[in-house]
Amino acid sequence: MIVEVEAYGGPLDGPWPDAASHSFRGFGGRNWVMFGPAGRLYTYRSHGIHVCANVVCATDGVAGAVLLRAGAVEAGIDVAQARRGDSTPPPALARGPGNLCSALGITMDDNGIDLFDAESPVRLTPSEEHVGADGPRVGVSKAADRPWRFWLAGRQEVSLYRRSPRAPALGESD
DNA sequence: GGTAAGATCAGC
DNA sequence: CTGATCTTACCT
Repeated sequence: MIVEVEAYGGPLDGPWPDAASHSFRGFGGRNWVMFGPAGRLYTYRSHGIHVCANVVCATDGVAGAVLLRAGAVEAGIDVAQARRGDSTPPPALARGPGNLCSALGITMDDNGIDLFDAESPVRLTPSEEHVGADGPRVGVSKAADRPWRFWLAGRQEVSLYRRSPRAPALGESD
């Protein structure tokens, strides 16, 4: 169950201008999925090491996505631990976007798949859980104060907030 | 064609 | 605080 997400917009001329988004500078090499139809998985490699996953959200032709930042593993704890390390405590298995992909076995090969197709190796099902809290996004140096991170309050699986050291002082970022 | 920064994480 | 080390953007 996803317990923490972050919203990312698109270019200046779109509905959600967002300098922190991969799609801010327009359609390109890695971000093409973000411009496609909603419900697809957009994966990217972070710092050369980790894979992070987004759910594409806007209509076809408009860039917008939600980064999956943390989840609670409700089934297959043993499988997730085999991927992350057997001594990893369950709440930490999918805490953080890189760890979440590791625990779920999401790789760059999954980029662009349809999350609502029963045939897909990764799928998403809506839940009744409501958003509990919001705040600024983790690690972004642009638009660092924009409260576009959402999580379920009180859940142990939610990652810790870290402001980017490269972000301007509080209040000086758009 | 070079270089630096980045939607990260684990280990000192 | 640092290193790991891929991808792109933004220079020259």
